[in-house]
Amino acid sequence: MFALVDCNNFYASCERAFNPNLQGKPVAILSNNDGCVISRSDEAKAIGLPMGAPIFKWEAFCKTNNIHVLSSNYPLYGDMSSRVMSILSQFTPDVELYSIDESFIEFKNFKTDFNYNDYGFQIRTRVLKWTGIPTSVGIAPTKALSKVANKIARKFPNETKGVYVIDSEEKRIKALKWIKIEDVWGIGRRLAERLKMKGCKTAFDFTALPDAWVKQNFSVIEARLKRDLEGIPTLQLDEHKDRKMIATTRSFEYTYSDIDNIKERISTFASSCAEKLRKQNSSCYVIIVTLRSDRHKKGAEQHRVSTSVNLTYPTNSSLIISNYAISAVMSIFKEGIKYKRAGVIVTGLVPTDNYQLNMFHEENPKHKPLMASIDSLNTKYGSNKIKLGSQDLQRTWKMRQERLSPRYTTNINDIIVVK
DNA sequence: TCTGGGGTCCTAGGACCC
DNA sequence: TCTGGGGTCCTAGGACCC
Repeated sequence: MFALVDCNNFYASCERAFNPNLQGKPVAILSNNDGCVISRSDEAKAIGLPMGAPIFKWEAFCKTNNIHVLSSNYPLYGDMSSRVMSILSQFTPDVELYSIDESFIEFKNFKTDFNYNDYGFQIRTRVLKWTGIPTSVGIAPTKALSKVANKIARKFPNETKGVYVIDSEEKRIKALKWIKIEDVWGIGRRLAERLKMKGCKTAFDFTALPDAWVKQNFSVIEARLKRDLEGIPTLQLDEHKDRKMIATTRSFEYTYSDIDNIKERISTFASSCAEKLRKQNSSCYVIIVTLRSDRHKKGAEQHRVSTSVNLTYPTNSSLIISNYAISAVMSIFKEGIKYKRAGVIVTGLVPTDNYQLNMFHEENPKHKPLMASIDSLNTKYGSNKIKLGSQDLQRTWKMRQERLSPRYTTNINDIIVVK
């Protein structure tokens, strides 16, 4: 059996865990730069604040409805996420961290008459008690079905108390007939549209389609999904997750038309990618740099480019990645464009301690100990204490974060005091 | 003024090999 | 009329997820 444990309204719930004033009240969390709404409490949803709403258009609405609007506080959410995940691993060793707020867990070799419903409640109760985060738990014989079960648990809190188990053929059929095709995990807008034209309205209709037809008209992904929904375990638990690609991309607070500011941003994004690489003990063979004008600015000349650099040896050195990224961005930069967004992506990742050596090229051996020193200094004294010369040393670039909550769990000065 | 950021997987088609 | 058969690798683009 598999379970999907999903944190309800995760970012909003994290804020509530440390600020009880927000309990029972409508709460909304904004994206980077205080751009648009990316998480809402149930109350905010009920009032009608939509997902993705640009806040500058909804400011008045939030004010009239007393919605508490907060900037996103990723250090807090990341930390809370790992707390939740470590609790889950107490229930079974087989945990797949699926996203910041969701995990699949597998119950291998559990007795056939095991009481999963009861176990689900234990999970839910412990997570809530130890972190303050409410969760929904869906349990079923396959991953795709556990997703469906999870939706049921979430949708009917009074009946399910947050836990739903699909453990019989009757329940499976009933669940599949209940869930709309567009709400099925793996069926997005495009596929839902095509399926509806075929008269497919629910997951049950989807499973009734012939295998061959599905494979031919869609792809193996949908064919696998279909089997999983039929109750035949096809999608496997994926516990080990080294990233295959790492990205740092940001919108700027203003637009920039000069290469100097953009070079600085690229250098910083490149260093951030390099840091993330070192954290997962990977090195990259490919660096991609992207640049983009403000897509919302009608009338302004638009420019959207990217270019990639292939390296002859893999690296995770900030110096090397930054240098290549800077010359790459200089080659695509166009004079006269107002740029609003840039990014660095590293891919072609290999384990740092195990890759094909090259007879003619290798990284300067001094970089490895240098990076290790930089990382340990930044860990000890706060990130960004040590930067590259090509980064901005005076002014620290800031996102707009006007409604940021304290770093309750990751900054010693922000720990709450109980009086 | 103001509209996020980070991922995965698959397919088709081109270019190449013998 | 009629022109083999079997591969690999790479890239761009599309679809999906949170």
